[in-house]
Amino acid sequence: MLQPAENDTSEALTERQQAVLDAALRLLVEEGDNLTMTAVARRASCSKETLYKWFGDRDGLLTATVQWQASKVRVAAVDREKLDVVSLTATLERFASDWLKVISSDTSIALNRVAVGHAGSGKDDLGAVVLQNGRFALARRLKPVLEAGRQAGLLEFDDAETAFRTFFGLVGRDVQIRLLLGDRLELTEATIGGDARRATQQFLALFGATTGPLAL
Amino acid sequence: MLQPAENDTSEALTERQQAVLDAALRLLVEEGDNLTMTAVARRASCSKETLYKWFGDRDGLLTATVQWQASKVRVAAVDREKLDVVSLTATLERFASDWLKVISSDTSIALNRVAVGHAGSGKDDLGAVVLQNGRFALARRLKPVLEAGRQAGLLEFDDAETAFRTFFGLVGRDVQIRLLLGDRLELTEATIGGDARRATQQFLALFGATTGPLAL
DNA sequence: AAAAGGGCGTACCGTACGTTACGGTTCGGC
DNA sequence: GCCGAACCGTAACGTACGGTACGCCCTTTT
Repeated sequence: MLQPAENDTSEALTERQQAVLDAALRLLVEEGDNLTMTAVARRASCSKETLYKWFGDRDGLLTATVQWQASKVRVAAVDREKLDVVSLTATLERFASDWLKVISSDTSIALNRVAVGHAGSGKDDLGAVVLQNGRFALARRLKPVLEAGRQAGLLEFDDAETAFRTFFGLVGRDVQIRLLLGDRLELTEATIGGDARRATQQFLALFGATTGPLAL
Repeated sequence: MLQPAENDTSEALTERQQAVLDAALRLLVEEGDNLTMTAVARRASCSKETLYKWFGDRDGLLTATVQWQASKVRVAAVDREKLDVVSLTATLERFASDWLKVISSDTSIALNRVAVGHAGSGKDDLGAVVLQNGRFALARRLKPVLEAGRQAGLLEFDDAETAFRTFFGLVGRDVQIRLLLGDRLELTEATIGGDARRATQQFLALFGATTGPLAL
């Protein structure tokens, strides 16, 4: 469940099918898990029969939808940088900021909501999918950066996983759970930027290699 | 939504009613949001009619259940301590450890799952209730400690809220979201203890007042 | 002891929704 | 121009479940 499969979910998805999934996705954001097959069909201007032929059943449609969204988010990996302390800082800030933007987006919230809801009754693997394309994808992309930072003598840690999880915590804090639970919590561009900077500085303060105390 | 109401939800709950809610709670843990009124009635050995008379409707039963659980968790506030660095550390570790135990418990996971699920379609306020008795209750109990630590010159921060949120992030990291999304993730007593210690040390490293670097 | 109320068990009703079936339409290939 | 495939729109089916009604028991009250 950890390292598997760059799931190339976009396997054989016709234009039309993608359009349908987009419609489903929009509806999912608006209606949450209450969306009905009829509603999706109407919104996508397709017949229910087609939905069932393509996606099997409701759960199939849902997982296809979340995988479709996941496939759209796949971000370019960070290119090998020169790796001084300033570029490392910039990279971390960028990660933090991007991540905050993602988890505070309407679609992410909606997707996580249904995934969490379904996670209890093991009918589908929505939870695993979201986890895979969320938290674990982030780790996969960030760890190389951390390792490189350590190689370059800029960072100090024993376990990249632990370091990553600390960074994750410093960035996300209570944001995601609050949003998922319906707390209004406006993250403006500015707030996100500030939080990203703060998290990065805190992370460097904890894991930076003997670089004199950075001003918080 | 922030400071309101020590919700004395236990207002007029007969023994029998509490027993019914306990049954509902157990069922909620097992079945998630799929629980049916019939199932609750059977499990509690009561009639559906009674359920409806007591709790109005399904949502009423659900909110009553989560409030009932919340009322059980209400922990004793920390007693004014002597406030040296070691007692502060101990207190923080205790908070961290307790919190990790809570969020990794079956009932907390189940409750958060339904609350998150319902948070989208604003029929009830499960999300608010959970938030209030989870994240916000923790803040209310921890902030005084932080403030006291600052008064005593042990901690340094501008905003208690910000400091708290950082602590929250350092303790929780990715644990809650992973559990909610169905990730197996066993938190043994030992792991929790270690995490609590690590989080506390990191927090002190970030907010401790000029106390020479604590060994991480 | 009769009456009344609280509560259990069960049967019942209405509806929403997942799933299927069907007739009509468009479109590419012959 | 004809055939079949794919697909749209909609009607129809089956079921699960929220909510209600009713009969019976048991306990308490007078």
